[in-house]
Amino acid sequence: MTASWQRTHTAGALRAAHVGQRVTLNGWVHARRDHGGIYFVDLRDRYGITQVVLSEEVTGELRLGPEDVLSVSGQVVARNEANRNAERATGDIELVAESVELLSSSKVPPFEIIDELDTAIETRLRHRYLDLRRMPMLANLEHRSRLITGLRNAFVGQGFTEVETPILTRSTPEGARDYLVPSRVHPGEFYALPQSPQLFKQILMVSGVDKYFQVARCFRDEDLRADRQPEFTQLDMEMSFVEEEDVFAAWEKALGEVFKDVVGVELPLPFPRLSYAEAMERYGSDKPDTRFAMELISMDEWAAGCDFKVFQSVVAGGGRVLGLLIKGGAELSRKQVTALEDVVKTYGAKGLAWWKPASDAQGGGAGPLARFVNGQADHLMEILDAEEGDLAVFVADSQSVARRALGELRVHLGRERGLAKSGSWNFLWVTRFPMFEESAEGGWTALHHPFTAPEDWDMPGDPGSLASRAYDLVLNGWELGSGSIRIHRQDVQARVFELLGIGPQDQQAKFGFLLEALEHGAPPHGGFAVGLDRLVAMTLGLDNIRDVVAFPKTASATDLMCQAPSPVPEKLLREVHVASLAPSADGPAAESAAADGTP
RNA sequence: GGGGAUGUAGCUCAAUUGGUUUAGAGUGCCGGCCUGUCACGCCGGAGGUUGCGGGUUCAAGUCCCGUCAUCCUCGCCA
Repeated sequence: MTASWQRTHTAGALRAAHVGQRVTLNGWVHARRDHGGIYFVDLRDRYGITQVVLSEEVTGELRLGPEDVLSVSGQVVARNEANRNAERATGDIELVAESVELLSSSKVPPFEIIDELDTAIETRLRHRYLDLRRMPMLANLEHRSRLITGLRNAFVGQGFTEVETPILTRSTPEGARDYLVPSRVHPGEFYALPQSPQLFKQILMVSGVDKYFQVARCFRDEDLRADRQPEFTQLDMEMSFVEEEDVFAAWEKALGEVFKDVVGVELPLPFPRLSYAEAMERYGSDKPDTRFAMELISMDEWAAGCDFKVFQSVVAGGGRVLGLLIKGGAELSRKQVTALEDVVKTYGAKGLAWWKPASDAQGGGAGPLARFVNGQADHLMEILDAEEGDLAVFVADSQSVARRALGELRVHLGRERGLAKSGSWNFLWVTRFPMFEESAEGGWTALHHPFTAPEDWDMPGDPGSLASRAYDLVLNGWELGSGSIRIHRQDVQARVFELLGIGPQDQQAKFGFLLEALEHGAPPHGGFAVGLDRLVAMTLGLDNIRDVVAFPKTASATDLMCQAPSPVPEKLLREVHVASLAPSADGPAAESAAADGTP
């Protein structure tokens, strides 16, 4: 049986065609307009807003407040020409109420449930249920659902099988800090929440699943950013008997379909490929925003022989002098240039040299570098492809600092000067990442992870110059995902562990289960994972993934709505054999008291 | 762990150089009036630990120190 209050239509459904029908709508009181003898209520639900007309006979003693939940029954009536609301989809009609039932009353909300809200994020998060009730937020959630469904269908359509992997798993070394879960049954032992399903999906390949995917929640106990939450969602996949191009093709097909169906954009396929080495040299970044040019310019050759001692010595010392040409940048004030210098200093550069170019005939330009130009202005302008009215900026430092600093400055300028075309979707595969990077302790660490295949199975020469078969997918300067072809050969895996300084015992202790699996007939395999929060945010034009996560955490990893994390009763800690080292609510004395063994 | 920004009414903000009253405005809320509004209008009203704790001063929303929270960010994030 249908309850008397149950809706026949949603608040966004009624049109002129419904005129004359008796309907029931359910929803929230969005706005009230009391005109004495006539009373208007805008009734809102996820689908839209419908104007309800109430008379005193219908409302009686009922006083309606904002966000009260109503069921309204009555007749759909056409509005006359003067009373139509062209702004609203339901604006041609209104519901003349014959009965109203208050299903639930609401306290006055701490902020209005409107589309354009400028309330502090803190307040929105504290009352997230109200924030999410706003149309744009509901639309974000819906978009997210449609996009994930689209990807699911796309991978299923390509013969992939969705498999769930454990949330309670074991801690693995390297990578991000793990979230730990103490074991009640095994005193002193802990589960870890997965940073990704990496090892499980490789084992699924050994199992013969052949094509796996999963919408996987991942957990990393690291500090947050606008594009980083401690728990996030990946579309994770892995394939057997494949090489890079097979993985790329699977994703290009899936993303092509989803962008067409959900975003309404026809992506040009295939996506361009760019090697890591080229990305770093041209853009100073492994996730270049290729919506605009302004590439880094190598000044090494000129700098080595120039009169500016700082440049000379950096090049002589094995560093780089890199430049960036800001078209029309000569208009920038000294203050604005200083602001650019602050940007590069953030990333470790010591300073930003600059030059406003002019030909030798015109006096050789201006700026602190001008006095070192000495009749080479024409030559420099050629290297820089500069003309009068431009601004050239330079960083001289180690290659990594110079690249990073100017790479970030490039992105900064791209944003500030509006160089990136909005509405363009520059997907890019960045390939051939280095196999290893030098660790702080002087050894090697895996740049991707230790199961990434080297480009050459024999791994000749210097570990630092080895290329791997790891790749990233970049969209408009955001790293959307990464993956690799994995090592399926035991001898190669052993060699990689050796280079990483992980001895046989450690290998067994930490990854024994994977290594054993790899010894039982592992197919060549590789895979990829895309950060869905970022993808959803980007396709909505948002620069913070908070707005596409229903219940996000703050920068200090707290949930302002449910107040997580929280202390737990001593009893619960005892059950899982855990004692806290944190100063207790009783004050810091408690810690030393506990250490003393006194109660 | 470091840097920067912010914190005043439910919400968004103002309050000059430390000194004009009872810390204001808009909006929301409450009450009254109004039969065609849809950002309704008009009249009236309630609403404040200036994040918190110290300090300087005759006097602190304003200056100093500490602390907390939120945002951005460096480090971190295989």
